[in-house]
Amino acid sequence: MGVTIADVARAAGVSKGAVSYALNNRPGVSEATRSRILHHAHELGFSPNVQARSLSSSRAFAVGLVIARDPGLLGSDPFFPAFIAGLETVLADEDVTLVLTVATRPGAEERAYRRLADGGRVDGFVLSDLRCTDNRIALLEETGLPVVTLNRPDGPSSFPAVLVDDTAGVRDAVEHLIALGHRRIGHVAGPQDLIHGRSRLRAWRDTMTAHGLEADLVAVTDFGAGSGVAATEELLGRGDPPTALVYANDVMAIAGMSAIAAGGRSVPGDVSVVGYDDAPIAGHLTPGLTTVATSPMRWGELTARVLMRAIEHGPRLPDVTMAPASLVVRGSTAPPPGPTAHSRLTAPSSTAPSSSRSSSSSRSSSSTARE
Amino acid sequence: MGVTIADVARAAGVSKGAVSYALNNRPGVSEATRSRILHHAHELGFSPNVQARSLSSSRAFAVGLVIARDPGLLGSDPFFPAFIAGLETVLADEDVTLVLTVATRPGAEERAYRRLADGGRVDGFVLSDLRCTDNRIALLEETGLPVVTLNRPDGPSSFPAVLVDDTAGVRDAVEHLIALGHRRIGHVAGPQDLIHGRSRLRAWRDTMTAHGLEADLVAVTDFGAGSGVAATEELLGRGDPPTALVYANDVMAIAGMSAIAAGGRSVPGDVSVVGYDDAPIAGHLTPGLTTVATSPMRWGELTARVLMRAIEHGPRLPDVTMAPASLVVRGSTAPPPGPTAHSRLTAPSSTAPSSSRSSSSSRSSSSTARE
DNA sequence: GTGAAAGCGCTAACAC
DNA sequence: GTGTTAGCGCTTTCAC
Repeated sequence: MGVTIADVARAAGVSKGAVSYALNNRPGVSEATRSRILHHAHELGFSPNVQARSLSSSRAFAVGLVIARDPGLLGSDPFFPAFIAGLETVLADEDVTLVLTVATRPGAEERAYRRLADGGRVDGFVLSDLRCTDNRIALLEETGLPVVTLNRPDGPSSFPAVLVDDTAGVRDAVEHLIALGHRRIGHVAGPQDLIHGRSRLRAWRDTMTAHGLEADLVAVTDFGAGSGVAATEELLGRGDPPTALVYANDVMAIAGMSAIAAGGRSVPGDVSVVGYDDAPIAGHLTPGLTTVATSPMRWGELTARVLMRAIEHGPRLPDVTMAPASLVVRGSTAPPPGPTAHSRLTAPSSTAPSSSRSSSSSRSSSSTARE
Repeated sequence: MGVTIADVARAAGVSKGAVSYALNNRPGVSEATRSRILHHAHELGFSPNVQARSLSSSRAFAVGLVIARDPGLLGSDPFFPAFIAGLETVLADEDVTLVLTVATRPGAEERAYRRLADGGRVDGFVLSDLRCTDNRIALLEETGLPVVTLNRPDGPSSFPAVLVDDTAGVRDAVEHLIALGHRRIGHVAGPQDLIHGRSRLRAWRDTMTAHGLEADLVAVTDFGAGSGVAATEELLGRGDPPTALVYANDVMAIAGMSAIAAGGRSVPGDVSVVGYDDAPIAGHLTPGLTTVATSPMRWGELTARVLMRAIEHGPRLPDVTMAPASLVVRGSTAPPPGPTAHSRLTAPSSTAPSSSRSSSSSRSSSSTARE
């Protein structure tokens, strides 16, 4: 606060308008005047007042992100911090600010969107955690503001989406297990009102079915550690229990591994485990957690880039597709125990005992594995 | 955007000024006029344009939070999401927005503070992750904006702080272990340039010393899972190894438990483990992780409340103290193995089993468990 | 108690 | 090309 455009204008001996043009690299001033103005601006330590710019240009120079999740679940999800960091790398360069709302109380989410939109506080939104038949789409379309969605909604949406195919990661995971010789592969699914909870379940089921395996070992959870444990116990307690479990996130997988061990079974000796997220801790457990790695930070970057483009050049943009989520094989997956063990011999040679790692790695040679 | 104060004024047959007074519950209009105005405002779906309010009142109706951390570490820290959710409950009521910046690139942090302050984008800051001799204090004092710090900086600061005594939690943890009979208690410390990394180390050392135990088993880390594992292995590999480890956060404790098990030792049979944070997953592992619970959400609430008060009534406010962090005893702590077992009898009586914990759960029958 | 009017700091349309 | 000027929507001082 303090030095205004008028001060700069006076110092440079020009009008306010000229200063505005100069500062925004816009035609309307000669090169000579421009650099003189810039010099004085710098000299005086001028920094534009966003409120004023906003008011006259009716831009907020801010974008909104509303997160509606239980704080406990949020706290164990490695996604958002990295995603936000990714957004930030782009936004900071554009001098755009991120307005974050964490909505916990009922109704707070919708209020948050309205408040930000109606008050003119943001120029656009990032829409994450898409839900099945998500009513926020209509809500946001009503505001007329540009929006970018994380993955494509299942209903109609006029907003561009930044897509990550999580299907591929889950499919690779299941096929990796099949290649190891597993036949009884369970899935600890996320909430089915979230499209990514649903798509991961579908990917698991489709892959199982495609390989002629029965997709009966599934338990639906809320993504929390507690229900991950409960689901693990429930699935392992069934008649013909799984020899491998694919979890919809790492938190449940980690809690699940612990529950499996507590039940007297070993990972991966008796039960193989695959997570989803590649949380920072995943590689530091023993055994390391085989999991599906997404790139939340790059997702954030790309999302911000698309959103900025939508804000500047109109909201109707094509979808952008990111590299698919990829399987990271670590120690928590191995051939199934005992009787089934021989099947590994018949498995395609490419399915080496894992322990690979590398950045992305490990295509699991899917299709071929059959006995 | 759309309906302005002028529209409301016209509808109600009054001047813009009157509408402004009415909307802000301020003297200057009669009750009758006020309610008529409010009625029309509501009718028209009026929602004030923040930019305009900001410009004329030179308030941003926003507060800033700048987080400078490696996204990987951030992603495994349950603190921020809950803390932010807590902030939000208060801010939303006041119609104040949270501007979040995650600074990853070098220099980005300072730039972020300056950008938000100089541009008039925020009315105040929350300062977290305080560092030893934190230069942000001076930086922010320069801006003249109100600030609330999370815990008291080690250097001079004119800002009010919201205090949580993490010392008490660590002390309780150590005394809980001592009461169980442990003598060789190690500490896997956080970064020593963070005041909370340092204060937890100090609390551990002071408690050890106070009980006449040697505080030699310490390893300093970066709070990451990887270095938690390394520190665990290093400490357990020493000549006279620890029978218990107190970790500066839960992520390291969880990774540490896994490393201990991988090394052929059992938790808590051979080594007891205590974490810090009470991450959502902590209670769902087997054994459950004994840990120190803070209340990040309430911390956020209180911080927001103090900050709002500072913004509205001047920045020089007294510190506010929260309930101290408290120990949550679960299954990961037990008496030390074999030969040392008798030692508990000689332990000072003052070190009661401390299975405190209020609301929830799981006093692990500590004191009684003996063979 | 009420209304008129002067800005807040900037942008952008318009004359020069 | 350059400078002047009228707002953006609201708050707030000042007459009435």
